Amino acid sequence: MSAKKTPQKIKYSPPSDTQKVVRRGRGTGRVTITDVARAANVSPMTVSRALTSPALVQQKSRDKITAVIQKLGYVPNQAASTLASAKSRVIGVIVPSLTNAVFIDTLSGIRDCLSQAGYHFLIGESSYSPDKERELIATYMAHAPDGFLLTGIEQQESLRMQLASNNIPAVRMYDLSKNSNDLTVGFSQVKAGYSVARHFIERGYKRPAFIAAQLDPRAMKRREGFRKGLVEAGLDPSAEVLLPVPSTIELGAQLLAKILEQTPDCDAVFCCNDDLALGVLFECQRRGIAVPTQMAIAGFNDLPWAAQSNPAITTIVTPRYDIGYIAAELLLKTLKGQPIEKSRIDLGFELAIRAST
Amino acid sequence: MSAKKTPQKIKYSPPSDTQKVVRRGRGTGRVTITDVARAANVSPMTVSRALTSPALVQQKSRDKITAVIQKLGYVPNQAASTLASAKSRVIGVIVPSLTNAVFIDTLSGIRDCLSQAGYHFLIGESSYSPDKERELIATYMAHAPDGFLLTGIEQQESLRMQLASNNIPAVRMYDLSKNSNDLTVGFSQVKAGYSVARHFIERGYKRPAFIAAQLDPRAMKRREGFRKGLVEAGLDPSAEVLLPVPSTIELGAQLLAKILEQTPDCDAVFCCNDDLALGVLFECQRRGIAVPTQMAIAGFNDLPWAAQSNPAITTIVTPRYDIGYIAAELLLKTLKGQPIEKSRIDLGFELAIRAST
DNA sequence: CTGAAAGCGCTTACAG
DNA sequence: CTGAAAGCGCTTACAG
Repeated sequence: MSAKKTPQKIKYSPPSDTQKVVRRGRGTGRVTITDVARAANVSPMTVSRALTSPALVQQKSRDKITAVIQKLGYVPNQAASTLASAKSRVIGVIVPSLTNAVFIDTLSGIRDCLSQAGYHFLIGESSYSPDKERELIATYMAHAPDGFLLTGIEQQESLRMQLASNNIPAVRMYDLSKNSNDLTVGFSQVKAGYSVARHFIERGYKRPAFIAAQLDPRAMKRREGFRKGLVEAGLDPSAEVLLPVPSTIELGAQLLAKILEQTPDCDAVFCCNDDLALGVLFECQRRGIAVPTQMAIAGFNDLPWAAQSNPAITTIVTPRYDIGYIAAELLLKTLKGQPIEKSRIDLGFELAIRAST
Repeated sequence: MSAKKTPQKIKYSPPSDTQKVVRRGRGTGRVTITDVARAANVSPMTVSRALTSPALVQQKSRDKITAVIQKLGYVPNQAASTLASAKSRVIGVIVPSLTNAVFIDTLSGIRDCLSQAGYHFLIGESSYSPDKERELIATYMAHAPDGFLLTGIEQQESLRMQLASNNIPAVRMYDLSKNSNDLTVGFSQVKAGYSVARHFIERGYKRPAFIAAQLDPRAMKRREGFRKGLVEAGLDPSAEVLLPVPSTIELGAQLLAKILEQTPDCDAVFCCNDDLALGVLFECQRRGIAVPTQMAIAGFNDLPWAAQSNPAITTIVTPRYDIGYIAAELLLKTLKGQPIEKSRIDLGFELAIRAST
């Protein structure tokens, strides 16, 4: 035993006026499980049990321990717990963007599910870059996460292997995988795009266009479904503008301009998200293009302004919050070793038909 | 030395086809600093130094260690590091809302500053509740954060004491404190409100109103400044609707309706944020109220739609990203024990005058 | 520039 | 239901 040990304990039998915790020697100077044990006249193990599996501890000891914890203001040291148990209670979460309201809702779902189960999370923004995603995952590995929640199903094989070989489960969100080894929670992006095409066709639009920014895999799947719908109905799917830059309202306005140059007889636009759709609407207003009579507009996600603008914007309602919540739930089940009934959870989507089409 | 130690090492001299790391006994089964040390023929201490203070390690050893780390895929165990050094490299960040784009920008600034310095952060959403904020801080304490970044300066004295007695520095964002012991990075909310009033007055509006949701302390300070400006100019500041509910575009539309009932001769509205302002604009469009001739609209924050709507919305441009970045910088300085020149950093704001006024 | 020893504050794995 | 011993994987504080 080191000589430093003794003075460090002074603070737990203070001359009554010594409130302030003083750091000395190693450690944080915080109250430890040993301090609690001593004050409660039990062993540290019993305190540990009282905290993690109270059922194993006698009622009397438990009460005493609870009181002492309260009195001393004991807060368990997560680092020590993680080190000893090899369980971090941390989940790594990677989303493509934090400035996109879509993923914020998903994070809310994740948080609501995980925090009630005592988990914390490290949130990373990949900026839609697979390399950035891999980097983030590598960094998070240092925190020994118990699991990951990732966006999309396009992660490279090497990443997949890395997670598998470290025994770290991952749930992928916003898409559905055909591989039954993957845990995925989302909806069919292809079908969503297809349903917008069907809607345009039923409404009688003759020359629908597609505009997209970012061009992440999910946007490209929406395009695929949209084109399929148009082709099936004998329409020309060639009207489109795709730009690999971040999506904004302002860009929506610019993309409408490009479409009109490229396809002057365009009478409907499917925007890969609601930011673009609002920008298109604003630009139509500036140009005096009547919506929907001269130009129909459909968006994606049902962000707050879609239902409020004039005219309100037709859009695909996506289960953003639920995707997060249910993906987190699925991950927790996996972590607890509970059986998984379905590795692929399709939450579907809805088409909200509004005045813009 | 335990008997379990030996088999656990098998994986580092595998029969060449054994790629997969197997968990056995305690620990995570991951590569440790000791494994690296052994493979590099140095002590664990030297590996540790090579990682944290490379200057103290001979070039030759450093190169060897770097190569081995690469080869074995070593990732330091944060929990062990935190436990041993009593430094977590974690910063607790509390913002009122994650669904508000304002704070997302601030988080980007924080992330850009902290991640380059090797810090991570725990992000909490207080939902504008002081109690929730205190709870979050208590939870985060278990992770032994090196510091906190908080929103607003209204934290209670007990919280202030708790942080102080644990020697955990905090920087407060989005407002400025008169107390020079507080570290604050923001701007004067009162002055921002005042400048909107001045703008309305200069434009000749006679009956400006104020609408607000959430009613957090910063919104109330904007109101205070706005009223001051009106009163100084001899105008009646009584036209206002304040609702303690979350701010949305839809609510903006409803609040305009209330103001028009309450104050039919109202000719200008200052909205405590741009969500409300967009809702007001949409509602004016629906009611056929011409903006700005019949009704002027001013918002707050300059969110993406403010410059894009028709007409574009006059608003206060706030340094959201910089607030995060500079607050994080200030916190890092404090953590490193560097001298602080200014404990109160006023980043100011701008009034962007657009067509809505 | 390098290393052996001890310790950080928990939990695992026993043993009673 | 409870506890003593050992260990998790790092870093501190020395000593050379």
